[in-house]
Amino acid sequence: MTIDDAPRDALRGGPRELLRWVATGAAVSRADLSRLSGLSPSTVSQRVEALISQGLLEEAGAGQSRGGRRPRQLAVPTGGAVVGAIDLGAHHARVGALDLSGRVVQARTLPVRIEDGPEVVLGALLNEVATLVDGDPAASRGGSATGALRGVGIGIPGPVQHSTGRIVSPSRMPGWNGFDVAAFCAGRVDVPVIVDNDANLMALGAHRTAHSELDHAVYIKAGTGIGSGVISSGRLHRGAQGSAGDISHCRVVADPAPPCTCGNAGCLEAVASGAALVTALREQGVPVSDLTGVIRLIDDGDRQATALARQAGRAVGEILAVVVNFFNPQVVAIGGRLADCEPLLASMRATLYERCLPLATQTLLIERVAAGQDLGITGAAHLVIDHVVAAT
Amino acid sequence: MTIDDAPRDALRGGPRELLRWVATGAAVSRADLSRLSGLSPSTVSQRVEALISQGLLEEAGAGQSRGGRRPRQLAVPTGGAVVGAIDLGAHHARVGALDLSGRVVQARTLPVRIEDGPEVVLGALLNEVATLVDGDPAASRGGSATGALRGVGIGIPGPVQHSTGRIVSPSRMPGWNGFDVAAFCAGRVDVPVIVDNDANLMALGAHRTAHSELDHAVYIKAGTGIGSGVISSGRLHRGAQGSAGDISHCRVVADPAPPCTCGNAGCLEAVASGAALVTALREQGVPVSDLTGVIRLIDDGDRQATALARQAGRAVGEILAVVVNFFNPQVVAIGGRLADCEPLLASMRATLYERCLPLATQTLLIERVAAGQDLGITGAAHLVIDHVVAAT
DNA sequence: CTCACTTCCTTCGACCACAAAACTAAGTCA
DNA sequence: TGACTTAGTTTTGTGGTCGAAGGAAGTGAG
Repeated sequence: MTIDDAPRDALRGGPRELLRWVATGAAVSRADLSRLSGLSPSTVSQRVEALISQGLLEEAGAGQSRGGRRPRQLAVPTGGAVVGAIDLGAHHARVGALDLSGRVVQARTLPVRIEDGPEVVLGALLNEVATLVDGDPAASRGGSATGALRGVGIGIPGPVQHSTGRIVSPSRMPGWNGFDVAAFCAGRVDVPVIVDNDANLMALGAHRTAHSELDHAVYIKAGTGIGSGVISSGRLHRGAQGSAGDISHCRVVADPAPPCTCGNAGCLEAVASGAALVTALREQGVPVSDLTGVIRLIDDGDRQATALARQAGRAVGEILAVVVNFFNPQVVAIGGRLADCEPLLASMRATLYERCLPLATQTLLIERVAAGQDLGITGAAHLVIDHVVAAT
Repeated sequence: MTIDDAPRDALRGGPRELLRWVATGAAVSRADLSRLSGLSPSTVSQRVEALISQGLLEEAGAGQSRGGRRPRQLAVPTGGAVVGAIDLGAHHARVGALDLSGRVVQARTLPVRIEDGPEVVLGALLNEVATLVDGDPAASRGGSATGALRGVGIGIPGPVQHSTGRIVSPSRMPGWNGFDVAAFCAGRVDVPVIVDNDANLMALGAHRTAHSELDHAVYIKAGTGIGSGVISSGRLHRGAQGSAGDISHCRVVADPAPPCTCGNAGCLEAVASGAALVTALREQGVPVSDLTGVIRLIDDGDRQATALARQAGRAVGEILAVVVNFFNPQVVAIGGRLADCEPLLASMRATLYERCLPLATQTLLIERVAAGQDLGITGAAHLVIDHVVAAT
């Protein structure tokens, strides 16, 4: 199944935006929507009716009067798990069932062995999605169209051609190169499947959740690997090949320059990723087994680990400085498991302020993304919802 | 005068695009426009009529039959110099009068002393624009609305807030900080004045001229200073503060790191700009007076100059590699006076291929922009034309 | 030369999205 | 109780677009 790019009308008054305003609580009534969207009350009424008839919206009693007739409250059918989402990581996958507002209804984290290959991994995860969606009492309750699965969104920790759903030369996923995720999944579920890069999904999730009013944003995902997602003019920027945001192999100054899995040395990923921190600590004789251990050491104030985290932060900041000068976003936010690592964040910030054009950092927000663990599946759900609403 | 951002409908079938198709020769008849735009013939007819009645388009006799009725050819009123443009540089300004197709009717290069301040410099250039526009015989010929000046576009070699037309903390333009170019010009001419950064204008000009079918593009302007312009989804990306593309103060590895006018050391501008090359050569005892001299030395194969050019190319490539990984454009093109410098271009290319994700460079075009000298005023004219057509 | 066919372009009727205005509904407050 | 306020619907109108039909102007085969 081929999914075309995010439609243009996603902005300014389209059905998607109405839905989102209700979902986020920005609007509660038709009158609110009319004020927010600038559309006339009649048009809003009409659209709302259409959305209700498709089960994408519902009425929820009367609200508080503001001096006149009480508004008839609107709500996105909640509790009904209708979107499946998979956020695949290097060692774990976050799997979730979400409702039409993009809220997580059920979710769990599963261990994953990427090296088992796409069929095995994705097969198991799709099963888990089905279980989660079915397991939601609200969904099985009605049995109506409202509670039915509408689509599945999948995030992949590597380069993905979003338009076709195919994976292209992933450096950390042996055996997955060229695999057509969308086609594989289309054979297992009879709803649209949308595939994208994990950092893109985190970016979309974070943007929709926290920064939907900002036009230009950059989100860094720093976990086992390191990547980023870009929002330009309110839309996900995927670039020519769909590889936009892939800064993992940008070179940074590091002495000595550690070798990278890509064959080069001094890549950002080889200096600042979770995997790199683990490797570096081990080489210094510190017995850590995984990223969790590294983070614990840093939190405990371990000297070696902290120094490495600082170096990682500087490396990220160095690359990000170029990105900020070039792209001039309103916000740079960092997510992933390393986002909670204070020394890293602090030196990233310092480097950014030191190396960027004052004009570019003048009003720039540098943040940690909130609610990290579910942003990937949230973004995936948003992609699916956008697609579903567009298809009506 | 405040000019709002480039309207969204610039793409896909808007009047602007019809006009552009005719201007570029992609379409010659209404039937062509219908095929290209996907609009129905009736709609095209209607729009074309509107454009003709505004003098933005005209009929130009009958074309060749393709087996049936001959098309009634369309053309943008040519020869009528109706848009003024100023591309201000560090030492010179390119001033032009262009027609509605964006073609240069008259243009000349004037020496400029930035340090005389904005009133003096802009006043003189505006006078020159008036002379050039009036001096066009076709314009004075008719005296009709068709030949009247419709607007002026101005490019500034420093950060500009496009929306207000105000200059913000330019590093190379003492005395211009905070100057409101648009307001100043509005007092001198009674047509819309649009102000933007010079690199943005070059980017727009180059994109419209050579790459209009590409969605994502990056254009480097390497002259006395160094900057870039970004096209995202077919539109100029200006970023949050309008400073997008300003890569001049990104740090690059250089030993020794030369000091920059901004107070830091090792900035791209301090290594790879024309001004930097002049300074560096002088410090090595080579008696060059300006950039022209440097370019001559490089063309002559001077060892020191060539080495510096290579270093500059590597520096540009280094920054550009991050940009390409991050933004994943379809094309990177270099313009400005240093673009013709082979050693620079070659080492930039090499660095780019070495440091970028293979996926990102796989289909990436790396080019020299064509017709360099007039791209700035061309871009300025396009901005004006877009604004004029939108305002109808 | 005639007639079928092609291409180009316009006219006309229909539709759709949206808006403005009028109206109903349901509340507040003096 | 009546004036006023807010919410939402219905009605009607308008502008943009399309499709079908048709007129205009050509080509080419018989």
